Amino acid sequence: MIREKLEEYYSVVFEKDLLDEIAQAGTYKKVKENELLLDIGDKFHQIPLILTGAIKISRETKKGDEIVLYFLERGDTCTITFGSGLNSSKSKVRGVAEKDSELIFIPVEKLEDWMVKYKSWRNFVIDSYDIRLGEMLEAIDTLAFLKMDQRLFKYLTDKVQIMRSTSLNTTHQEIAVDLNTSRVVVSRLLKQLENEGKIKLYRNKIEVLDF
Amino acid sequence: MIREKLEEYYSVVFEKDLLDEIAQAGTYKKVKENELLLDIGDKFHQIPLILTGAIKISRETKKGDEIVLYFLERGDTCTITFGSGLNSSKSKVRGVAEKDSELIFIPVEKLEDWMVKYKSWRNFVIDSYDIRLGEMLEAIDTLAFLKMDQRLFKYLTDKVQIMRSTSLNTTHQEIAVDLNTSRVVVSRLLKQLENEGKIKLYRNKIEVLDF
DNA sequence: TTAAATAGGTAACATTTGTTACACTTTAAA
DNA sequence: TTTAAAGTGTAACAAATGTTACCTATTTAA
Repeated sequence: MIREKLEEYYSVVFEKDLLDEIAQAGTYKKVKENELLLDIGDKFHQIPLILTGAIKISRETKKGDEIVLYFLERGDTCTITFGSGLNSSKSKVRGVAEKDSELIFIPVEKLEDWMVKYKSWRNFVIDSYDIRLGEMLEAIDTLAFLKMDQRLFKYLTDKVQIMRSTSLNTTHQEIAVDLNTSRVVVSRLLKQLENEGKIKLYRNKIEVLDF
Repeated sequence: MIREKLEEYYSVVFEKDLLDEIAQAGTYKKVKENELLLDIGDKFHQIPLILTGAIKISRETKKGDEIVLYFLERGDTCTITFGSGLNSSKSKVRGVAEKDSELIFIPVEKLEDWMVKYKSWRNFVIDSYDIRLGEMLEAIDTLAFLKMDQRLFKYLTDKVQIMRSTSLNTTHQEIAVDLNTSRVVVSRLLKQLENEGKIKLYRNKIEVLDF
């Protein structure tokens, strides 16, 4: 069953032998919306490959301040640390299912083996890091250069892409947490976006019109 | 000569055979303070290993807004993209020598070879990515959670570490560019830090007292 | 079915950050 | 040596963001 799922989503990425090994060593798992996959400080013994769904990656300080970094989708891998040698292999980010998702978990011991054996795995690992770094840079740009109204609109349009729907079921409070601001500020700016004709507001729901 | 330098700085990190290969394939280079090593959008055919000195890594938008991400030191590698396969291998960041530095440049073709051949190289690459991601996360935390006065003080203390000196030769204008704010704001907050007894201000110079 | 909790709207105000303007001093260039 | 440029200090004001308070509507739980 894992083998079929892998065939469906990763046959372009990995060579046949590697697909077999992943199917053999990996564990298939379904997770529900809002399920916590990985918290900050957790040691992970397995790394996830995403088959379907979406994972929200966020960062939190000891004080409880929080901010969303980016979303992961099919073809992405969730971890940010493969933890070779020196590394403590503790997660520096949190991953929560943004919608119901399917994953395959791979034991970390395999990662190093496959690096030697499979060129496609080496590429996948390096590409994953590069993509992750790119997303972090985008997060940095957003924080450093955008005003809150632009950050808010970017958040909404990003979420439309990830959720594959222009209708987002979310509250102002949730958005405020994700952007590390206050509910009042979010409500204010959302109303402004609505007046500009970019979105339409409902209770527990936002329609994104212009994206 | 390269071999000796490598021996001095990297003998703990790399196995002997790999040191030989690096010495053989690499090019030694000295760069002066403020020299541009790598600009955004540049394709790079070589990646640098830092022997001595410090490199300032920053990000700039098309509009010219700029922000410093972190500093690199001995033992670090400067690149953020090894560019395997799909990747365009164009730099997403800028690297400028923060002081006179010594580097060894390695042709990118070797990176993949050594990934297969040397465990210490695999560890180095993965560790480099992890460290880079860690630094990006720190940059994100700084931007997301700190006020400008705290960001400014962090910038100063970070720079004290990197420069190995509590006396920084810099202008308010330079700092303003690095933090993507205005000179007036920097002057205001620096004066405030001086009044709190944390720093002492001179023309073209800042003494950091409390770090 | 009533009470409590959640979601959202908005005003008033505080704080932080950004902008403009101008003064003064020091350094570099003509 | 005079002039110009660069570096810094500071006031006054503008804009963006954060906070408190209170209102209404809707949903959930007792």
